[in-house]
Amino acid sequence: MAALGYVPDASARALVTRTGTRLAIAVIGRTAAVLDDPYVGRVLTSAAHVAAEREVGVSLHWLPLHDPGSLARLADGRGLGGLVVVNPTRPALETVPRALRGRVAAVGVGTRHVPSFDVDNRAGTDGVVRHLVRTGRRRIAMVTGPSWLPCGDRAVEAYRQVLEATGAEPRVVPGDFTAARGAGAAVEIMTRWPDTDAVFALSDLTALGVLDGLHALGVRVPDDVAVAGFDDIAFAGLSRPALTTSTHPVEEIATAAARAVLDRRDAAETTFYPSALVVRESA
Amino acid sequence: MAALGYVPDASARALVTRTGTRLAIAVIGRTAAVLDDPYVGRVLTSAAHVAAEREVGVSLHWLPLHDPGSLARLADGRGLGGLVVVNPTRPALETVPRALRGRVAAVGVGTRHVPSFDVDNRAGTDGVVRHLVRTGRRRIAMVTGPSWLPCGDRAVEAYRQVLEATGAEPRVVPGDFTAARGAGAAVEIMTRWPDTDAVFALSDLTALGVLDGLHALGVRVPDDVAVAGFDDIAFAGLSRPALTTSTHPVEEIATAAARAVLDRRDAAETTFYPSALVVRESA
DNA sequence: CTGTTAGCGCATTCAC
DNA sequence: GTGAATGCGCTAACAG
Repeated sequence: MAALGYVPDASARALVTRTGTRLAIAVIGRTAAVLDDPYVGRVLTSAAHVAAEREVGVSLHWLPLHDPGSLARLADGRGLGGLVVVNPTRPALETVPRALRGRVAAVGVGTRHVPSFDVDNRAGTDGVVRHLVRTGRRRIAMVTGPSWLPCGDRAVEAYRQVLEATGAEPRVVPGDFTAARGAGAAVEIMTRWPDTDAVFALSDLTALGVLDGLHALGVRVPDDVAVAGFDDIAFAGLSRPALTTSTHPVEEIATAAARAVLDRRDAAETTFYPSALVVRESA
Repeated sequence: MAALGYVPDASARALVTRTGTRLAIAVIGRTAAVLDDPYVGRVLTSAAHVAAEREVGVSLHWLPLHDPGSLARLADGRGLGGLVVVNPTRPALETVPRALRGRVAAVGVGTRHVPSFDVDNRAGTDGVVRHLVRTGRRRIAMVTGPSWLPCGDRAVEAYRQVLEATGAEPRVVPGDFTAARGAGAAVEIMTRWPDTDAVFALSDLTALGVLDGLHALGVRVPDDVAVAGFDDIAFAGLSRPALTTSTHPVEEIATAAARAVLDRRDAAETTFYPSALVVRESA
Protein backbone atom coordinates (compact mmCIF):
# COMPACT_ATOMS: atom_id res chain seq x y z
CA MET A 1 0.00 0.00 0.00
CA ALA A 2 2.82 2.30 0.93
CA ALA A 3 4.28 1.36 -2.42
CA LEU A 4 1.41 3.22 -4.02
CA GLY A 5 2.36 6.36 -2.21
CA TYR A 6 -0.31 6.38 0.40
CA VAL A 7 -0.01 9.09 3.02
CA PRO A 8 -2.43 9.14 5.93
CA ASP A 9 -4.35 12.36 6.38
CA ALA A 10 -3.26 14.02 9.56
CA SER A 11 -6.46 16.03 9.99
CA ALA A 12 -8.72 13.03 9.73
CA ARG A 13 -6.67 11.09 12.18
CA ALA A 14 -6.56 14.03 14.54
CA LEU A 15 -10.31 14.42 14.34
CA VAL A 16 -11.13 10.89 15.30
CA THR A 17 -8.44 10.41 17.90
CA ARG A 18 -9.18 13.82 19.40
CA THR A 19 -5.51 14.31 19.52
CA GLY A 20 -4.79 17.34 17.46
CA THR A 21 -2.32 18.13 14.76
CA ARG A 22 0.02 20.48 16.42
CA LEU A 23 2.91 20.44 18.76
CA ALA A 24 2.81 23.31 21.18
CA ILE A 25 6.05 24.77 22.42
CA ALA A 26 5.50 26.51 25.72
CA VAL A 27 8.20 28.82 26.95
CA ILE A 28 8.01 29.69 30.59
CA GLY A 29 8.80 33.29 31.39
CA ARG A 30 8.04 36.50 29.62
CA THR A 31 10.99 38.65 30.55
CA ALA A 32 13.09 40.31 27.87
CA ALA A 33 15.80 37.76 28.56
CA VAL A 34 13.53 34.97 27.44
CA LEU A 35 11.79 36.76 24.59
CA ASP A 36 15.04 37.83 22.97
CA ASP A 37 16.84 34.61 23.63
CA PRO A 38 18.12 33.09 20.40
CA TYR A 39 17.84 29.78 22.22
CA VAL A 40 14.07 29.75 21.83
CA GLY A 41 14.42 30.30 18.11
CA ARG A 42 16.77 27.37 17.84
CA VAL A 43 14.43 25.08 19.76
CA LEU A 44 11.48 26.19 17.68
CA THR A 45 13.35 25.77 14.42
CA SER A 46 14.33 22.22 15.25
CA ALA A 47 10.85 21.33 16.43
CA ALA A 48 9.26 22.82 13.34
CA HIS A 49 11.61 20.78 11.23
CA VAL A 50 10.71 17.55 12.98
CA ALA A 51 7.06 18.47 12.78
CA ALA A 52 7.30 18.95 9.04
CA GLU A 53 8.12 15.27 8.55
CA ARG A 54 5.02 14.26 10.49
CA GLU A 55 2.56 16.54 8.71
CA VAL A 56 1.98 18.50 11.88
CA GLY A 57 2.87 22.01 12.87
CA VAL A 58 4.21 23.73 15.95
CA SER A 59 2.82 26.70 17.77
CA LEU A 60 4.62 28.94 20.21
CA HIS A 61 3.29 30.07 23.54
CA TRP A 62 4.96 32.40 25.98
CA LEU A 63 3.57 31.69 29.40
CA PRO A 64 3.78 34.06 32.34
CA LEU A 65 5.98 32.69 35.07
CA HIS A 66 3.58 33.27 37.91
CA ASP A 67 0.35 31.97 36.46
CA PRO A 68 0.22 28.29 37.32
CA GLY A 69 -3.01 27.84 35.43
CA SER A 70 -1.69 28.96 32.08
CA LEU A 71 0.04 25.71 31.25
CA ALA A 72 -3.00 23.69 32.22
CA ARG A 73 -5.23 25.88 30.09
CA LEU A 74 -2.94 25.49 27.12
CA ALA A 75 -2.76 21.74 27.59
CA ASP A 76 -6.52 21.46 27.85
CA GLY A 77 -7.10 22.97 24.46
CA ARG A 78 -8.02 20.68 21.65
CA GLY A 79 -5.84 20.47 18.64
CA LEU A 80 -2.86 19.65 20.79
CA GLY A 81 -0.86 16.73 19.49
CA GLY A 82 1.81 17.21 22.07
CA LEU A 83 3.55 19.66 24.29
CA VAL A 84 7.17 20.62 24.75
CA VAL A 85 7.84 22.87 27.70
CA VAL A 86 10.97 24.96 27.58
CA ASN A 87 12.68 26.02 30.80
CA PRO A 88 9.91 24.69 32.99
CA THR A 89 9.68 24.85 36.73
CA ARG A 90 8.65 21.68 38.45
CA PRO A 91 5.43 23.14 39.92
CA ALA A 92 4.40 24.24 36.43
CA LEU A 93 4.87 20.73 35.08
CA GLU A 94 2.65 19.34 37.81
CA THR A 95 -0.26 21.22 36.30
CA VAL A 96 -0.29 19.44 32.95
CA PRO A 97 -3.38 17.25 32.78
CA ARG A 98 -3.16 13.47 32.86
CA ALA A 99 -4.67 13.25 29.42
CA LEU A 100 -1.44 14.52 27.97
CA ARG A 101 0.74 11.93 29.71
CA GLY A 102 3.13 10.49 27.23
CA ARG A 103 2.77 13.46 24.96
CA VAL A 104 4.73 15.98 27.00
CA ALA A 105 8.45 16.57 27.20
CA ALA A 106 10.59 19.17 28.87
CA VAL A 107 13.64 20.96 27.60
CA GLY A 108 15.12 21.67 31.01
CA VAL A 109 14.15 19.94 34.24
CA GLY A 110 11.44 17.31 34.15
CA THR A 111 9.33 15.35 36.58
CA ARG A 112 8.34 11.74 37.07
CA HIS A 113 5.70 12.09 34.37
CA VAL A 114 7.47 14.50 32.06
CA PRO A 115 10.70 13.24 30.52
CA SER A 116 13.48 15.76 30.47
CA PHE A 117 15.94 16.51 27.69
CA ASP A 118 18.58 18.77 29.03
CA VAL A 119 22.12 20.00 28.95
CA ASP A 120 24.40 18.55 31.53
CA ASN A 121 24.89 21.89 33.23
CA ARG A 122 26.86 20.40 36.06
CA ALA A 123 29.50 18.80 33.88
CA GLY A 124 29.54 21.84 31.58
CA THR A 125 30.14 24.29 34.39
CA ASP A 126 32.70 21.98 35.87
CA GLY A 127 34.55 21.92 32.55
CA VAL A 128 34.59 25.69 32.16
CA VAL A 129 35.62 26.48 35.72
CA ARG A 130 38.30 23.80 35.68
CA HIS A 131 39.64 25.33 32.49
CA LEU A 132 39.90 28.68 34.27
CA VAL A 133 41.71 27.04 37.16
CA ARG A 134 44.00 25.12 34.82
CA THR A 135 45.00 28.36 33.10
CA GLY A 136 46.03 29.89 36.38
CA ARG A 137 42.91 31.70 37.55
CA ARG A 138 42.09 31.48 41.21
CA ARG A 139 39.73 34.34 42.08
CA ILE A 140 36.82 33.34 39.87
CA ALA A 141 33.44 35.05 40.01
CA MET A 142 30.20 33.67 38.59
CA VAL A 143 27.16 35.44 37.21
CA THR A 144 24.14 33.15 37.55
CA GLY A 145 20.84 33.02 35.67
CA PRO A 146 17.40 34.07 36.90
CA SER A 147 16.80 32.55 40.31
CA TRP A 148 13.57 30.85 39.31
CA LEU A 149 15.28 28.80 36.59
CA PRO A 150 15.94 25.45 38.23
CA CYS A 151 18.61 24.47 35.70
CA GLY A 152 20.96 27.06 37.12
CA ASP A 153 21.18 25.35 40.49
CA ARG A 154 23.28 22.48 39.28
CA ALA A 155 25.66 24.90 37.62
CA VAL A 156 26.16 27.02 40.70
CA GLU A 157 26.72 23.90 42.72
CA ALA A 158 29.38 22.66 40.31
CA TYR A 159 31.08 26.06 40.42
CA ARG A 160 31.14 26.01 44.20
CA GLN A 161 32.60 22.54 44.27
CA VAL A 162 35.48 23.33 41.95
CA LEU A 163 36.28 26.48 43.91
CA GLU A 164 36.10 24.60 47.15
CA ALA A 165 38.68 22.16 45.84
CA THR A 166 41.05 25.04 45.16
CA GLY A 167 40.35 26.56 48.56
CA ALA A 168 38.90 29.74 47.04
CA GLU A 169 35.81 31.61 48.19
CA PRO A 170 32.82 31.61 45.81
CA ARG A 171 31.92 35.01 44.37
CA VAL A 172 28.38 34.64 43.08
CA VAL A 173 26.41 37.48 41.59
CA PRO A 174 22.84 37.13 40.34
CA GLY A 175 22.17 37.56 36.63
CA ASP A 176 19.18 37.44 34.34
CA PHE A 177 20.67 36.21 31.06
CA THR A 178 20.73 39.69 29.49
CA ALA A 179 23.77 41.50 28.15
CA ALA A 180 22.84 44.64 30.05
CA ARG A 181 22.96 42.77 33.32
CA GLY A 182 26.36 41.38 32.33
CA ALA A 183 27.80 44.87 32.08
CA GLY A 184 26.32 45.75 35.46
CA ALA A 185 27.54 42.52 37.01
CA ALA A 186 31.08 43.22 35.79
CA VAL A 187 31.10 46.54 37.63
CA GLU A 188 29.57 44.95 40.70
CA ILE A 189 32.16 42.19 40.75
CA MET A 190 35.16 44.44 40.25
CA THR A 191 33.90 46.76 42.96
CA ARG A 192 33.25 44.07 45.53
CA TRP A 193 36.28 41.95 44.71
CA PRO A 194 38.83 44.10 42.85
CA ASP A 195 41.32 41.25 42.63
CA THR A 196 38.99 39.03 40.59
CA ASP A 197 40.88 37.38 37.74
CA ALA A 198 38.08 35.50 35.97
CA VAL A 199 34.34 35.80 35.40
CA PHE A 200 32.12 32.92 34.37
CA ALA A 201 28.63 33.83 33.20
CA LEU A 202 25.93 31.18 32.79
CA SER A 203 24.88 32.79 29.52
CA ASP A 204 26.86 33.96 26.53
CA LEU A 205 24.81 37.11 26.20
CA THR A 206 25.64 38.00 29.77
CA ALA A 207 29.29 37.15 29.18
CA LEU A 208 29.33 39.53 26.22
CA GLY A 209 27.90 42.15 28.50
CA VAL A 210 30.64 41.39 31.02
CA LEU A 211 33.16 41.93 28.22
CA ASP A 212 31.59 45.33 27.61
CA GLY A 213 31.51 46.24 31.28
CA LEU A 214 35.14 45.28 31.83
CA HIS A 215 36.18 47.20 28.75
CA ALA A 216 34.47 50.30 30.10
CA LEU A 217 36.37 49.83 33.35
CA GLY A 218 39.64 49.66 31.46
CA VAL A 219 40.18 46.03 32.41
CA ARG A 220 41.93 43.95 29.75
CA VAL A 221 40.51 40.59 28.71
CA PRO A 222 41.97 38.02 29.03
CA ASP A 223 45.17 39.58 30.38
CA ASP A 224 43.70 41.03 33.57
CA VAL A 225 40.48 39.08 33.78
CA ALA A 226 39.40 35.99 31.86
CA VAL A 227 35.79 35.77 30.76
CA ALA A 228 33.85 32.64 29.91
CA GLY A 229 30.25 32.16 28.83
CA PHE A 230 27.82 29.29 28.44
CA ASP A 231 25.81 28.10 25.42
CA ASP A 232 28.00 29.01 22.43
CA ILE A 233 25.55 31.27 20.68
CA ALA A 234 26.29 32.25 17.10
CA PHE A 235 28.04 35.46 18.04
CA ALA A 236 30.32 33.96 20.64
CA GLY A 237 32.98 33.42 18.02
CA LEU A 238 32.59 36.92 16.60
CA SER A 239 33.09 39.07 19.66
CA ARG A 240 36.40 40.69 20.36
CA PRO A 241 38.01 38.98 22.11
CA ALA A 242 36.23 35.85 20.86
CA LEU A 243 34.34 34.28 23.73
CA THR A 244 35.46 31.10 25.43
CA THR A 245 32.34 29.15 26.29
CA SER A 246 30.73 25.74 26.41
CA THR A 247 28.78 24.51 23.43
CA HIS A 248 25.44 22.72 23.63
CA PRO A 249 23.62 20.62 21.06
CA VAL A 250 20.40 22.62 21.32
CA GLU A 251 19.12 21.42 17.98
CA GLU A 252 19.72 17.82 18.94
CA ILE A 253 17.98 18.29 22.29
CA ALA A 254 14.95 19.98 20.77
CA THR A 255 14.73 17.38 18.03
CA ALA A 256 14.81 14.56 20.56
CA ALA A 257 12.13 16.22 22.69
CA ALA A 258 9.88 16.81 19.70
CA ARG A 259 10.36 13.25 18.46
CA ALA A 260 9.64 11.79 21.89
CA VAL A 261 6.34 13.64 21.97
CA LEU A 262 5.25 13.05 18.39
CA ASP A 263 6.23 9.42 18.33
CA ARG A 264 4.82 8.79 21.80
CA ARG A 265 8.03 7.07 22.73
CA ASP A 266 8.31 6.88 26.45
CA ALA A 267 11.72 8.35 27.01
CA ALA A 268 13.93 7.93 30.02
CA GLU A 269 13.11 10.26 32.86
CA THR A 270 16.15 12.38 32.05
CA THR A 271 18.42 12.46 29.04
CA PHE A 272 21.51 14.58 29.49
CA TYR A 273 23.36 16.06 26.56
CA PRO A 274 27.03 16.97 26.75
CA SER A 275 28.31 20.46 27.31
CA ALA A 276 31.68 20.84 25.61
CA LEU A 277 34.30 23.47 26.33
CA VAL A 278 35.21 25.75 23.41
CA VAL A 279 38.40 27.65 24.08
CA ARG A 280 38.70 30.91 22.16
CA GLU A 281 40.43 34.09 23.20
CA SER A 282 38.64 35.44 26.27
CA ALA A 283 39.80 32.72 28.65
CA MET B 1 -22.82 31.34 21.08
CA ALA B 2 -19.33 32.67 21.41
CA ALA B 3 -20.45 33.87 24.80
CA LEU B 4 -20.68 30.25 25.85
CA GLY B 5 -17.08 29.72 24.99
CA TYR B 6 -17.48 27.84 21.77
CA VAL B 7 -14.28 27.20 19.86
CA PRO B 8 -14.45 25.60 16.43
CA ASP B 9 -12.40 22.47 16.05
CA ALA B 10 -9.56 23.11 13.68
CA SER B 11 -9.08 19.46 12.70
CA ALA B 12 -12.70 18.93 11.78
CA ARG B 13 -12.78 22.07 9.72
CA ALA B 14 -9.53 21.13 8.05
CA LEU B 15 -10.88 17.71 7.20
CA VAL B 16 -13.99 18.93 5.49
CA THR B 17 -12.48 21.89 3.72
CA ARG B 18 -9.46 19.81 2.69
CA THR B 19 -7.43 22.76 3.71
CA GLY B 20 -5.13 21.55 6.42
CA THR B 21 -4.18 22.83 9.79
CA ARG B 22 -0.70 24.00 9.32
CA LEU B 23 1.15 26.92 7.96
CA ALA B 24 4.26 25.87 6.12
CA ILE B 25 7.25 28.16 6.13
CA ALA B 26 9.45 27.45 3.15
CA VAL B 27 12.91 28.88 3.16
CA ILE B 28 14.60 28.93 -0.19
CA GLY B 29 18.27 28.05 -0.12
CA ARG B 30 20.21 25.53 1.86
CA THR B 31 23.55 27.22 2.15
CA ALA B 32 25.13 27.77 5.55
CA ALA B 33 24.29 31.45 5.23
CA VAL B 34 20.60 30.63 5.19
CA LEU B 35 20.62 27.78 7.67
CA ASP B 36 22.46 29.76 10.31
CA ASP B 37 20.62 32.98 9.67
CA PRO B 38 18.95 34.22 12.85
CA TYR B 39 16.49 35.88 10.49
CA VAL B 40 14.75 32.59 9.80
CA GLY B 41 14.35 31.97 13.49
CA ARG B 42 12.73 35.35 13.92
CA VAL B 43 10.30 34.77 11.07
CA LEU B 44 9.43 31.34 12.38
CA THR B 45 8.94 32.59 15.91
CA SER B 46 6.52 35.27 14.81
CA ALA B 47 4.62 32.91 12.55
CA ALA B 48 4.36 30.30 15.28
CA HIS B 49 3.00 32.93 17.58
CA VAL B 50 0.33 34.00 15.12
CA ALA B 51 -0.47 30.38 14.43
CA ALA B 52 -1.00 29.74 18.13
CA GLU B 53 -3.96 32.13 18.18
CA ARG B 54 -5.59 30.28 15.29
CA GLU B 55 -5.21 26.75 16.64
CA VAL B 56 -2.87 25.86 13.84
CA GLY B 57 0.81 25.11 13.76
CA VAL B 58 3.73 25.97 11.54
CA SER B 59 6.23 23.67 9.94
CA LEU B 60 9.60 24.55 8.53
CA HIS B 61 10.95 23.46 5.18
CA TRP B 62 14.36 24.20 3.73
CA LEU B 63 14.12 23.96 0.00
CA PRO B 64 17.08 23.53 -2.33
CA LEU B 65 17.59 26.55 -4.51
CA HIS B 66 17.86 24.70 -7.77
CA ASP B 67 14.98 22.29 -7.54
CA PRO B 68 11.98 24.09 -8.99
CA GLY B 69 9.71 21.18 -8.21
CA SER B 70 10.29 21.20 -4.48
CA LEU B 71 8.00 24.12 -3.76
CA ALA B 72 5.25 22.64 -5.87
CA ARG B 73 5.60 19.28 -4.14
CA LEU B 74 5.39 20.93 -0.75
CA ALA B 75 2.37 22.99 -1.78
CA ASP B 76 0.62 19.94 -3.16
CA GLY B 77 0.72 18.11 0.11
CA ARG B 78 -2.45 17.94 2.12
CA GLY B 79 -2.56 19.37 5.54
CA LEU B 80 -1.39 22.70 4.25
CA GLY B 81 -3.42 25.57 5.55
CA GLY B 82 -1.15 28.10 3.98
CA LEU B 83 2.32 28.81 2.80
CA VAL B 84 4.80 31.54 3.56
CA VAL B 85 7.85 31.56 1.34
CA VAL B 86 10.95 33.22 2.68
CA ASN B 87 13.47 34.74 0.30
CA PRO B 88 11.77 33.38 -2.78
CA THR B 89 12.85 33.77 -6.35
CA ARG B 90 10.16 34.71 -8.81
CA PRO B 91 10.47 31.49 -10.84
CA ALA B 92 10.02 29.47 -7.68
CA LEU B 93 6.82 31.32 -6.85
CA GLU B 94 5.43 30.54 -10.28
CA THR B 95 5.41 26.87 -9.38
CA VAL B 96 2.93 27.11 -6.50
CA PRO B 97 -0.33 25.47 -7.59
CA ARG B 98 -3.45 27.49 -8.23
CA ALA B 99 -5.24 25.68 -5.44
CA LEU B 100 -3.19 27.62 -2.95
CA ARG B 101 -4.00 31.02 -4.41
CA GLY B 102 -4.93 33.35 -1.63
CA ARG B 103 -3.16 31.22 0.92
CA VAL B 104 0.40 32.06 -0.03
CA ALA B 105 2.54 35.01 0.93
CA ALA B 106 6.15 35.90 0.39
CA VAL B 107 8.63 37.45 2.77
CA GLY B 108 10.80 38.95 0.09
CA VAL B 109 9.81 39.54 -3.53
CA GLY B 110 6.36 38.46 -4.66
CA THR B 111 4.47 38.01 -7.89
CA ARG B 112 1.08 38.97 -9.21
CA HIS B 113 -0.49 36.05 -7.38
CA VAL B 114 1.69 36.02 -4.30
CA PRO B 115 1.55 39.11 -2.12
CA SER B 116 4.86 40.29 -0.85
CA PHE B 117 5.78 41.56 2.59
CA ASP B 118 9.22 42.98 2.43
CA VAL B 119 11.74 45.43 3.73
CA ASP B 120 12.15 48.56 1.69
CA ASN B 121 15.71 47.69 0.75
CA ARG B 122 16.01 50.60 -1.60
CA ALA B 123 15.16 53.24 0.96
CA GLY B 124 17.16 51.42 3.62
CA THR B 125 20.29 51.27 1.53
CA ASP B 126 19.78 54.83 0.48
CA GLY B 127 19.62 55.86 4.13
CA VAL B 128 22.78 54.03 5.11
CA VAL B 129 24.86 55.18 2.17
CA ARG B 130 23.66 58.75 2.53
CA HIS B 131 24.69 58.61 6.16
CA LEU B 132 28.17 57.55 5.10
CA VAL B 133 28.32 60.41 2.61
CA ARG B 134 27.00 62.87 5.17
CA THR B 135 29.73 61.90 7.59
CA GLY B 136 32.38 62.63 5.02
CA ARG B 137 32.93 59.29 3.33
CA ARG B 138 33.42 59.33 -0.40
CA ARG B 139 35.11 56.08 -1.42
CA ILE B 140 32.42 53.67 -0.32
CA ALA B 141 32.51 49.98 -1.15
CA MET B 142 29.57 47.59 -0.94
CA VAL B 143 29.43 43.87 -0.19
CA THR B 144 26.28 42.42 -1.71
CA GLY B 145 24.26 39.30 -0.90
CA PRO B 146 24.06 36.06 -2.87
CA SER B 147 23.43 36.86 -6.49
CA TRP B 148 20.32 34.69 -6.72
CA LEU B 149 18.54 36.67 -4.02
CA PRO B 150 16.40 39.14 -5.90
CA CYS B 151 15.95 41.43 -2.93
CA GLY B 152 19.56 42.51 -3.20
CA ASP B 153 19.10 44.11 -6.60
CA ARG B 154 17.17 47.09 -5.33
CA ALA B 155 19.81 47.69 -2.68
CA VAL B 156 22.70 47.64 -5.13
CA GLU B 157 20.78 49.97 -7.37
CA ALA B 158 20.19 52.44 -4.54
CA TYR B 159 23.86 52.30 -3.63
CA ARG B 160 24.88 53.05 -7.20
CA GLN B 161 22.52 55.97 -7.40
CA VAL B 162 23.80 57.67 -4.26
CA LEU B 163 27.37 57.20 -5.39
CA GLU B 164 26.57 58.51 -8.82
CA ALA B 165 25.18 61.66 -7.23
CA THR B 166 28.49 62.22 -5.46
CA GLY B 167 30.43 61.48 -8.60
CA ALA B 168 32.16 58.46 -7.10
CA GLU B 169 32.78 55.10 -8.74
CA PRO B 170 30.87 52.12 -7.34
CA ARG B 171 33.01 49.46 -5.69
CA VAL B 172 30.86 46.35 -5.52
CA VAL B 173 32.10 43.02 -4.23
CA PRO B 174 29.93 39.89 -4.10
CA GLY B 175 29.02 38.46 -0.71
CA ASP B 176 27.02 35.54 0.60
CA PHE B 177 25.70 36.85 3.94
CA THR B 178 28.30 34.95 5.97
CA ALA B 179 30.77 36.47 8.39
CA ALA B 180 33.62 34.51 6.84
CA ARG B 181 32.95 36.06 3.48
CA GLY B 182 32.92 39.49 5.13
CA ALA B 183 36.47 39.03 6.33
CA GLY B 184 37.53 37.94 2.88
CA ALA B 185 35.67 40.79 1.23
CA ALA B 186 37.44 43.28 3.47
CA VAL B 187 40.81 42.05 2.28
CA GLU B 188 39.63 42.04 -1.30
CA ILE B 189 38.35 45.58 -1.06
CA MET B 190 41.43 47.04 0.62
CA THR B 191 43.64 45.32 -1.93
CA ARG B 192 41.74 46.49 -4.97
CA TRP B 193 40.97 49.98 -3.68
CA PRO B 194 43.38 50.82 -0.87
CA ASP B 195 41.92 54.28 -0.40
CA THR B 196 38.47 52.97 0.51
CA ASP B 197 37.05 54.87 3.48
CA ALA B 198 33.76 53.04 4.06
CA VAL B 199 32.29 49.56 3.58
CA PHE B 200 28.58 48.85 3.48
CA ALA B 201 27.58 45.21 3.75
CA LEU B 202 24.04 44.07 2.96
CA SER B 203 24.09 41.81 6.01
CA ASP B 204 25.14 42.44 9.58
CA LEU B 205 26.88 39.11 9.81
CA THR B 206 28.98 40.04 6.81
CA ALA B 207 29.63 43.49 8.26
CA LEU B 208 30.90 41.86 11.45
CA GLY B 209 33.20 39.77 9.30
CA VAL B 210 34.37 42.95 7.57
CA LEU B 211 35.14 44.37 11.01
CA ASP B 212 37.25 41.29 11.71
CA GLY B 213 39.00 41.44 8.36
CA LEU B 214 39.85 45.12 8.71
CA HIS B 215 41.10 44.57 12.23
CA ALA B 216 43.44 41.87 10.97
CA LEU B 217 44.74 44.29 8.34
CA GLY B 218 45.44 46.85 11.03
CA VAL B 219 42.80 49.20 9.70
CA ARG B 220 41.02 51.21 12.39
CA VAL B 221 37.21 51.42 12.43
CA PRO B 222 35.71 53.96 12.12
CA ASP B 223 38.77 56.21 12.00
CA ASP B 224 40.27 54.83 8.80
CA VAL B 225 37.28 53.02 7.38
CA ALA B 226 33.62 53.23 8.39
CA VAL B 227 31.61 50.01 8.38
CA ALA B 228 27.84 49.69 8.14
CA GLY B 229 25.63 46.61 8.07
CA PHE B 230 22.01 45.83 7.31
CA ASP B 231 19.33 44.13 9.42
CA ASP B 232 20.22 45.06 12.99
CA ILE B 233 20.67 41.57 14.33
CA ALA B 234 20.83 41.12 18.06
CA PHE B 235 24.59 41.19 18.17
CA ALA B 236 25.01 44.38 16.14
CA GLY B 237 24.91 46.50 19.27
CA LEU B 238 27.38 44.27 21.10
CA SER B 239 30.27 44.15 18.67
CA ARG B 240 33.27 46.36 19.21
CA PRO B 241 32.97 48.88 17.70
CA ALA B 242 29.18 48.62 17.88
CA LEU B 243 27.80 48.23 14.40
CA THR B 244 25.98 51.01 12.59
CA THR B 245 23.23 49.41 10.58
CA SER B 246 19.63 49.67 9.48
CA THR B 247 16.93 48.04 11.55
CA HIS B 248 14.04 46.06 10.13
CA PRO B 249 10.74 45.04 11.71
CA VAL B 250 11.16 41.37 10.88
CA GLU B 251 8.66 40.25 13.47
CA GLU B 252 6.08 42.65 12.12
CA ILE B 253 6.68 41.53 8.56
CA ALA B 254 6.43 37.85 9.41
CA THR B 255 3.34 38.43 11.50
CA ALA B 256 1.64 40.26 8.66
CA ALA B 257 2.53 37.56 6.17
CA ALA B 258 1.25 34.81 8.45
CA ARG B 259 -1.96 36.73 9.15
CA ALA B 260 -2.57 37.40 5.48
CA VAL B 261 -2.35 33.70 4.77
CA LEU B 262 -4.32 32.41 7.72
CA ASP B 263 -7.07 34.99 7.46
CA ARG B 264 -7.25 34.69 3.69
CA ARG B 265 -7.12 38.45 3.44
CA ASP B 266 -6.09 39.41 -0.03
CA ALA B 267 -3.24 41.74 0.67
CA ALA B 268 -1.81 44.37 -1.60
CA GLU B 269 0.65 43.01 -4.13
CA THR B 270 3.52 44.48 -2.15
CA THR B 271 3.71 45.88 1.35
CA PHE B 272 6.97 47.59 2.16
CA TYR B 273 8.20 47.97 5.68
CA PRO B 274 10.58 50.72 6.70
CA SER B 275 14.29 50.24 7.09
CA ALA B 276 15.58 52.67 9.71
CA LEU B 277 19.15 53.80 10.18
CA VAL B 278 20.71 53.00 13.57
CA VAL B 279 23.89 54.96 14.14
CA ARG B 280 26.30 53.32 16.55
CA GLU B 281 30.07 53.48 16.56
CA SER B 282 31.31 51.84 13.39
CA ALA B 283 30.10 54.55 11.01
C1' DC C 1 -7.93 -12.81 13.91
C1' DT C 2 -10.08 -10.42 9.70
C1' DG C 3 -13.98 -7.64 7.88
C1' DT C 4 -17.46 -4.35 8.71
C1' DT C 5 -19.49 -0.22 10.62
C1' DA C 6 -20.33 3.88 13.30
C1' DG C 7 -19.05 8.41 14.10
C1' DC C 8 -15.32 12.30 15.30
C1' DG C 9 -17.12 18.08 14.19
C1' DC C 10 -17.60 20.61 10.80
C1' DA C 11 -19.06 22.85 5.82
C1' DT C 12 -21.71 22.13 2.12
C1' DT C 13 -25.76 20.63 -0.15
C1' DC C 14 -30.28 19.91 -0.80
C1' DA C 15 -35.07 20.06 0.54
C1' DC C 16 -38.48 22.77 2.37
C1' DG D 1 -34.83 32.48 4.00
C1' DT D 2 -34.21 28.15 7.85
C1' DG D 3 -33.29 23.28 8.76
C1' DA D 4 -31.90 18.49 8.04
C1' DA D 5 -28.86 15.36 5.69
C1' DT D 6 -24.44 13.95 3.56
C1' DG D 7 -19.67 12.99 3.76
C1' DC D 8 -14.55 14.57 4.37
C1' DG D 9 -10.67 10.16 5.88
C1' DC D 10 -9.74 8.01 9.36
C1' DT D 11 -9.80 4.87 14.01
C1' DA D 12 -12.14 2.16 17.33
C1' DA D 13 -15.43 -0.79 18.56
C1' DC D 14 -17.80 -4.50 17.16
C1' DA D 15 -19.41 -8.71 14.78
C1' DG D 16 -18.25 -12.80 12.30
